Amino acid sequence: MPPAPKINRAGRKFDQVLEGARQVFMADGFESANVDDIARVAGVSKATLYSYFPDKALLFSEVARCECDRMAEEAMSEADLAGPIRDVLTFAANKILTFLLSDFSQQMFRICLAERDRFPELAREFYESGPEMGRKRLEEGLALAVARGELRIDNMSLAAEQFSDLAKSRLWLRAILGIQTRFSAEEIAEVVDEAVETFLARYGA
Amino acid sequence: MPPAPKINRAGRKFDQVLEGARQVFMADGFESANVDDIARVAGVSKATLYSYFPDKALLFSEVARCECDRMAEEAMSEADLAGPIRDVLTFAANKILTFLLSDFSQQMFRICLAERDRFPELAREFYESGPEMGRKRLEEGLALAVARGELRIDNMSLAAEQFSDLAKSRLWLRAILGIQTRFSAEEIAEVVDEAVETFLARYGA
DNA sequence: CCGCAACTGAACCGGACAGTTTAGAATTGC
DNA sequence: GCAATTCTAAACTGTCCGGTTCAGTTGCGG
Repeated sequence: MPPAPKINRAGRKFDQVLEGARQVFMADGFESANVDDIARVAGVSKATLYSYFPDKALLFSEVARCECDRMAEEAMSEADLAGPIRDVLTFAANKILTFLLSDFSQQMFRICLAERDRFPELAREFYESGPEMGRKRLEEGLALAVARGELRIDNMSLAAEQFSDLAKSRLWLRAILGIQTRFSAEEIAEVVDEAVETFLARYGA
Repeated sequence: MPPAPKINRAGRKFDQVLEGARQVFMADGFESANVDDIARVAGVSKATLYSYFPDKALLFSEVARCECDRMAEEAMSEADLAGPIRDVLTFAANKILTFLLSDFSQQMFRICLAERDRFPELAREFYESGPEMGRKRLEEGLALAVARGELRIDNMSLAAEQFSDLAKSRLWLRAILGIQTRFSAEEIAEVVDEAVETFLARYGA
């Protein structure tokens, strides 16, 4: 039978290892992360680490899976869908943009992209827990507004994608490439307002 | 005086080396690329390679710089700015999207992002030769249409960014994450048409 | 207080890889 | 056609790092 290399979760310091790995992997990615560093940060010996996880790759996968779950929770977090559609959209655009500019989101994207070929399922998990989850959530909100007669939308899924893309105009690309690291409230408000304006021009009833 | 490590361009096989390096770096990125591979692909001995370039990093920088220049040419390529604005925009959106989905563009983005910390100036060069150059070019076209009275635009630069972002809705993210690798003409046409529609709803005169 | 399982720390192995060296073969220029 | 320059092939060095080993320590249940 195949050896079925698995994770041994029993042991006092399992969580320490996972947390140390999370810190190091999120900071350095898979390739550049050093197992000795992980053990040191986790406050654990290398031998202990390897008694839990058969190799670096599986440790990374486990960490990445957990972080995708965290992201999914964030993406599904409740938003206020009542009130005039303009306010709801402004709030949503703000939330989307703020999240996309956060360190966590940026690091996740960079890591998933860098390890796309080594861990293809990670890229998919990222896509589904992040952008896809967010889009579905957004579609719900849009559907409500359509039902209330505030919006008119034929292609719901594409409309939702257009909205997120508008919401991150200019800033996201600059952030991910490290061109710009701090963003003023004014810059954000400008992009958000213009996104809402453009979206409503097209889909407002 | 500082050692000033420089590139020695004299020698029969300089171009071979550069071309081999281009192929390998564009396929593997900086970290994963192997200097022995580069020498082999270039059809040159390792010693020869190191007689031209002091180290791997400088060879990479040189290749990356050249590729950014290639990208800038593409971004500045002429487009037909005459005719009704809807046709011009449709053509532009098609061009933007097709380019952003190309292997070349995707690899450049992945590499610049992966090496963002090691080569910060590369990310900036990429941004300026690609997205920024494209935006400026697009702004020229939009300005013409505004002058002709076909569009009404306050915030020109943000409008241009919105247009490119709309043009890559849904597909670019799926492509870069490797979720989807082939795109039908229908998928592309749908995104393009909806991008034009949304843009015109907001900015059409 | 004993025994056992988990953990430690440090040394160690082996493979990968950037960069160097050298002895000699091929090209080129004159 | 000869000498200087350029290039080759392959072995070699030093370093980094994933993973293993092992002799010894710690701490907990009985």
